[in-house]
Amino acid sequence: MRIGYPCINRSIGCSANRSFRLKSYSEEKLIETVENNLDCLEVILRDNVDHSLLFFRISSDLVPFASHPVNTFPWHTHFQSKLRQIGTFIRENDIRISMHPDQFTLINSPKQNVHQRSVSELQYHARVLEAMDLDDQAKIQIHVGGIYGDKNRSKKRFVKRYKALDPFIRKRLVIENDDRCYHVQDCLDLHQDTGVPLLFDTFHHVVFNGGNTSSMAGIFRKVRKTWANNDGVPMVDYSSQQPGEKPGKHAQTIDVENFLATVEALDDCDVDIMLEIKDKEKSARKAFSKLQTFLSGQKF
DNA sequence: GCGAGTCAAGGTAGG
DNA sequence: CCTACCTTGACTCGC
Repeated sequence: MRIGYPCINRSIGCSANRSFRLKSYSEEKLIETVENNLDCLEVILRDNVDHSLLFFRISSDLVPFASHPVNTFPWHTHFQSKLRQIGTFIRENDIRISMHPDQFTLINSPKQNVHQRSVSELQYHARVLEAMDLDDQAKIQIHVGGIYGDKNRSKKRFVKRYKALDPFIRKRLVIENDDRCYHVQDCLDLHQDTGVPLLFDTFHHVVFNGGNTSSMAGIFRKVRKTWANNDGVPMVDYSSQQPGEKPGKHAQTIDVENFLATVEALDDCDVDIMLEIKDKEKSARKAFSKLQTFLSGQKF
């Protein structure tokens, strides 16, 4: 089981998701920013390895405006050797990688231009992982999309759009249950029709489950089967409720008891867990250490 | 140097 | 048809 956190490390003062305003776009600025982001990505990954954190989500800002028409720079060839070097480090240390395009990536949108831009965005993400020479276990996670007034039609449109994707994208794509539109059962339905693996978000599931009252263990037994051998062990996103805030608000720092209870509920299945907790690597390090104690205690 | 406003992109809910 | 809200960090500008 690997433990990880998304995109940002708050303690080493190096950021792999620097960007800039579209208005101030220039090729020089792009090159300088990507150089910084790649250097920092490597620094962060080394720091993670030093702390036994072997799961990491690479920021979508790695290459700013990568799928925007303003950016015609051939970044994946220009930075080829650096990208490959980072990929080698990732493979040598057995690090699991994910990426998560943001809310604007909606392959089931009825609007042709939204759909088209989403595919370009997915292509960018797939290219990054490909340039690092990572295998199919490096995943790109998205939500199913909008409902557009008719959930069944929108699910059907997802299936159709998924099947039309380039295999180069499809082999890495996984869908994540969200906290307001598409719950785990919806995602399992879509898996039936497409074979797409389901990335289980435990916190989204607590917030929005469509009235599904089965235990987390029962649900996860179904979820894990959506991951084929070449997909690697299932990825799971974990968070907990920030006390005193609106339901669905991610915690500022880890709730260790809740974390261990969730791990237990996943029913001993080997998974890679990403902590979507605000203080990032701080909680991830704590999770790793508590988990070591917890697991060694369980064996006796 | 600091605080406030703003940022490529979409969607849902409520009126 | 319209507006408010979702949600996040950091860029950018005005003071």
